[in-house]
Amino acid sequence: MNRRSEGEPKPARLRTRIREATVNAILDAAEQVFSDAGLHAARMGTIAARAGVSVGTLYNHFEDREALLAGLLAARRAQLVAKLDTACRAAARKPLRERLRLILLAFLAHCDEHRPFVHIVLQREIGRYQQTFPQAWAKKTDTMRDIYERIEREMKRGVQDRALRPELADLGALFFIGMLRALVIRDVVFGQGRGMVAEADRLLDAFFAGLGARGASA
Amino acid sequence: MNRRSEGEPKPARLRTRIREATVNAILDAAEQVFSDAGLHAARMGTIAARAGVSVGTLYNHFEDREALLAGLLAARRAQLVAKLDTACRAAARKPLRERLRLILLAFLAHCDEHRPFVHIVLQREIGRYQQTFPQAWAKKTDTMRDIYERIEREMKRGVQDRALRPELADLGALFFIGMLRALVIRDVVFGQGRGMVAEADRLLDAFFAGLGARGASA
Amino acid sequence: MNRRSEGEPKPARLRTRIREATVNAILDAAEQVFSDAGLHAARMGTIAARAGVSVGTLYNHFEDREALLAGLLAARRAQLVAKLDTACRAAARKPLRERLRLILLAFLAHCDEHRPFVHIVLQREIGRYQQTFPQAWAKKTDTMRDIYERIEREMKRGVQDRALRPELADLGALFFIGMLRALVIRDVVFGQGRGMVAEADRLLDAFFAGLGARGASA
Amino acid sequence: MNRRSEGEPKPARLRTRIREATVNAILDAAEQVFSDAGLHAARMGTIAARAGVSVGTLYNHFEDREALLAGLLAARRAQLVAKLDTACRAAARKPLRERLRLILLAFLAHCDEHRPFVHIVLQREIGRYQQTFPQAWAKKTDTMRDIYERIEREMKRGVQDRALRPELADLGALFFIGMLRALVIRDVVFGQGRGMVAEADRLLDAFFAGLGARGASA
DNA sequence: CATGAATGAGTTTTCATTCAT
DNA sequence: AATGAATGAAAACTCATTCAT
Repeated sequence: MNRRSEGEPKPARLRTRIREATVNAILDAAEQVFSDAGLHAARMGTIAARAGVSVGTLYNHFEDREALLAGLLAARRAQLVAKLDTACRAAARKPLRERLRLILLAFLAHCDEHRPFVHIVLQREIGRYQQTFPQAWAKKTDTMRDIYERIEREMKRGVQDRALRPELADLGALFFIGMLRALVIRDVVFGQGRGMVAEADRLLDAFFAGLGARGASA
Repeated sequence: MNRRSEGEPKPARLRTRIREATVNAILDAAEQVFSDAGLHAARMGTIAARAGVSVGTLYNHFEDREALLAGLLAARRAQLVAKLDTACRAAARKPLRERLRLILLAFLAHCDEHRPFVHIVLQREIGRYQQTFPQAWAKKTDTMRDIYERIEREMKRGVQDRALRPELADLGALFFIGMLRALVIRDVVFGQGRGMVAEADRLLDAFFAGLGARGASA
Repeated sequence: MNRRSEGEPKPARLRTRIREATVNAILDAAEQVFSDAGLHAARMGTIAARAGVSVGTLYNHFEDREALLAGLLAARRAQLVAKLDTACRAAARKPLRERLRLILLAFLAHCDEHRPFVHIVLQREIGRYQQTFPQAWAKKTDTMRDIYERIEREMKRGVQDRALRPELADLGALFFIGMLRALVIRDVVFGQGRGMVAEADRLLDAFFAGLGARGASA
Repeated sequence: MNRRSEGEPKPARLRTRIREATVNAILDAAEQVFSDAGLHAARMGTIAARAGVSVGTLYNHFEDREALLAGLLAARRAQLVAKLDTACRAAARKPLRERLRLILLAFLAHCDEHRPFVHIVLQREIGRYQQTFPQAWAKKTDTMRDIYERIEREMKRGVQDRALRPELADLGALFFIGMLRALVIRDVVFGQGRGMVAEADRLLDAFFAGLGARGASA
């Protein structure tokens, strides 16, 4: 049926496919282990075992432990960034609240699918990687920064659109992400509160209108 | 030969005072080192050196590394909890916003004084200590939990007082702490935005009234 | 089915030639890498890369790393020994000094062409291969031994010819090679003193007449 | 008898003495193992075992493997250099041959006592340490260089004293050391020819007067 | 035969903890 | 109690060798 008459690109492609499969197995294992054991406690041996390969194979594909983590984050981050940018484009002409809503939903959907990845990202945000190599870190592709920048951009447009109170505008992205992170931590770290997506609208409501009762002290 | 009849309590007290001085030096050193180097990278030898004692002395006062960290957190937490409870009592009869404001100020003041301690607390919040021993952790004294519980208590009273929108009330403490943490992380981890205390009223404003412009889409 | 009756020897020869070309490429690469990186630090992967083949190919032609090194030394040694023996035969009926001169020139010429090989030989002379397997080493083809034996043979004839002082005769080969090695090390290891061939006559002069001034203390 | 009335310097001195004993045990073990197993094959674990300590202790006293080797060479070299300089001073006003004789005897005596050390030095002379870091090596204290410089200095004085043939003078130190090394290698590496000291005068004779018979072809 | 990814034993190094002084 | 050298289990990483394609 399949005679492979022209040329012999098969073996090369086969090798490539096997190679990619191995890399993916390693990344999946690394994601689980880095999340479960923590950024520092994760052992190369554990990752290899979970991926079903030997330690040597890890080093055939990644320079060292650091490079494995970086490779993992880069791969997962690319997926997230793509989703976020799709959401941003789709929302381009809508009002701020709608724009934030779409970004929010894109992010929360990603969190639901990739809890371990989000957990790793949260650990890195506060961990010691930053202070140790501040300059390297500043340039390093950082997932939290990706998100922050996209939110911040929308907030700035929101100020122009007069959708935000100008006197608090500089805190907009900070508080929005703070509230978002609270939701995520509750879900990812503590495992409670299933269904972050359901909370998206309540978050937006709280962000725009506040939690104070209408006729109250505020 | 050496009767020391009525002078006896003296040396005992002196001993005690020396002992306490040593423990304090160790705790101060541990606070700096755990914060600077990170929860995992902090070395017992570094702590001993910074405290001006030998490693052996560390083990004379604390069972092991874990116990030193626990002791450090317990000591600092006690100070914080005392301040928070004082603030709560002082605010007992005031409206929600005022109560939150006093707690907030107490907490931010503590942050200003004990940045390293807060940094450690933030690291632990997401780190792997929890999952490793979930049941032990549930009971373990946890600073974030202390704060959360106090805020949550005020929020519940706020619902009764009709100071909060009931449909978002369950998210009150979560979002309040999320916004607070955003401020703290910006300050402690990134070192920018000096003067968290100054932001307290803007946080309250954002929390109660939201960041949406008055006549806007919201 | 496929008779190839009289064409048979052709492909076999072609195969042989390709095979030899591959082996030569491997040996050349091995010579460079063993010399540049050192006997222990030389990596199979580096050799394969420099030879333009894969590691697997190395193992198709040599049992293991040790066998590759042995094969390399055997091949290069054979060339050297052939030259030395040619020189010995050509010099057979000449006086000692002339005989040594021809051997010397043959050796130095080889050094100029195969510096990396000589470097490897020098490393092995002092390295630990000997003590590790003393009996295996004694039988093992050893280049230094080849040279020593040929020099020693000439020295013995020199004693019979009364060309050497009998009371120092037993040290003749040892000192001759010692002086030669000093020249070679300066050249091969330190890269200075280009043109060992030019030094041949001065070496012979020093060896036979000594470096002491004529009327001096000696 | 020994009441130790004034002060308490004892414990400090005791610690210091134990510390030194440990370092010496480590250096002795390292000397044997580096010599027996070779510069590259020597294992930290083997050294620790031979010294009767744990691997960790090795690292309490030396930064890493490289530093241990450097420390060993520095310690042993200091002893040798002291002996050589004593010999040089003692010989200062004597003729060249006598000066060389004293240096030679000092060196050969050291070789007899510290065969493993000399073996290590010989390995390093040709090994890959030089090419890898040529500039670092040039400055690095190198035992061969120490010896070479002292011999070279005497040879230069020998030229002024007209004790050496001027046309070969530039090769004096080189050939002298070449002959010396031949003796040493025979003794240290091959274990034959006990008693290098006995050969000192024959070496000098060969060096100054050559090995050629008086009325012969030379 | 050539290929090159997978293997895993073996090596260096770290660091919390112990304990004799 | 304080000291600080000794300990050794544990981790990252290397690289000669194998073998399915």
